[in-house]
Amino acid sequence: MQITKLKTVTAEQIVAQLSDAVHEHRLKPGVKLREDEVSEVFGVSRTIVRQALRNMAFGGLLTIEKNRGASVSKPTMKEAHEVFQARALLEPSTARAAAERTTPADIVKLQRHIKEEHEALDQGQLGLALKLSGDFHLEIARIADQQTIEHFLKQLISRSSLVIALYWKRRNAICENNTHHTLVEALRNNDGSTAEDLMTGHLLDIYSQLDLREHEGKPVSLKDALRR
Amino acid sequence: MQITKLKTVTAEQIVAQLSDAVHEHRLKPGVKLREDEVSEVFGVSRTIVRQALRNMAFGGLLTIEKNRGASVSKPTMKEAHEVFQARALLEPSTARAAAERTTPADIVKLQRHIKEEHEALDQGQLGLALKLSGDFHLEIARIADQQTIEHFLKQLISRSSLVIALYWKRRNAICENNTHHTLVEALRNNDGSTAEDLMTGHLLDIYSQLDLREHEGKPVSLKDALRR
DNA sequence: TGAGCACGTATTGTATACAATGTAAAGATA
DNA sequence: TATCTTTACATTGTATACAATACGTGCTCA
Repeated sequence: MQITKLKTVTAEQIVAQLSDAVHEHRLKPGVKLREDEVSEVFGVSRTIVRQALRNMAFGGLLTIEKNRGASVSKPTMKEAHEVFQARALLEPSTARAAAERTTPADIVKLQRHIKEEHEALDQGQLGLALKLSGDFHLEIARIADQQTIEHFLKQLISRSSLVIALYWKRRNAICENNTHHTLVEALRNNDGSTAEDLMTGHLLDIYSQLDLREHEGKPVSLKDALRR
Repeated sequence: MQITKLKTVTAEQIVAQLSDAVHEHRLKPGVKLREDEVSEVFGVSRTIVRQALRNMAFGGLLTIEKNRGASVSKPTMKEAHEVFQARALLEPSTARAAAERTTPADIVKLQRHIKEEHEALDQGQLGLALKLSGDFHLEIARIADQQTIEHFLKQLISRSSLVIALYWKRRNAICENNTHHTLVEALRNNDGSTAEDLMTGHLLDIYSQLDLREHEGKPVSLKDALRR
């Protein structure tokens, strides 16, 4: 017999749902998340919500300021550079390692990923496509059987999503990602070198599509700007 | 130790003190940390303690099991490998970057670090020496002005400390680290290539001093072991 | 008019009470 | 005696009450 347990929502579930929302750009950088607002939405006490928010803050997705609450992080340009520099160090080697262990089952999984990604793009769901693209990268770390790096990568990809939300050059241009496709081919052939090179190029590709030039004027306040 | 209770102890302070204790091997892998025990020691409520413990768990220093509390993590051999593989990806490039930005003030700081490390060793404070050695590596990431990587490295070095506590081959043999010294020289000369190579070698050195061979017998229970 | 101040409200921070769960010791049964 | 229950206790999980802090609004005074 099935007792409907009406299980209470856990902090992890809140983290997952909020994270997805950020990844898909439904929650944009700077948006504030009040605790009792969130707790009302999920039907739990603030205690649980606070756990969830703090966990997300640790991963860099949210920023918590003392006595001022949590909001979706707004990475600076410097942070944006750092995120992609770190990815450039971690992901190519990981792709190489993955290539040496890829199984046919993995290939199926990756191709399903790509398919969903394209479907999302076709339906104009840019946010969803972006999230799926991030998951693709994570999947490669999983194939490489590197949990530690996967853990870091999860954070870096989260932040990449924020960076893209803030600094993406041409929002309307659809990024046609056949790089992911060629990467899968390299993995299928257990060709580590090619996989590594493709990943390096892929990251540079994304990086180059960001507008990370320093703006001329410093971020002065309006008042300062009007002062002569 | 300051008993004067001017300001109430914050979660961050608890994290710092407990982390130091783990780094210095005063708290060994497997040790359990009960919430009200900790809260009594620091004179705050369990609320704060729980924040601290959860933060540390996120960094990998503690492991929290649902309904069973927090204990100092016991990395498996696989995790140990992963930690040093990740460090091998991040630290050499970071050392190179650091070399290109090192200032005389940085050199002074690094040399003071080394001096303290040697003093600790001379006084037989192996744990303290180990912690200082970790701080040395972090300092290099700071010089490289890479906060993101520094953040990850902090976690990796924490876990390295646990790995060393568990898998260090010869506990009594003092590791004479003039590698740190030669590294500082490379930094002083702004010689990125050498710094990178030295760091690679240094990490391999540490790695090779770990006993990470797979044990023959599986971890069977005592009961199973005695059964014929 | 505008800057500064005071106060009320909104929001987060912390402690504590109670519920849920796990653990270990004592008792029961074969 | 060995195994399984029962039961009491220790510990963690969650909700809530209250304290501390930040924010906005209206006021005063120059």
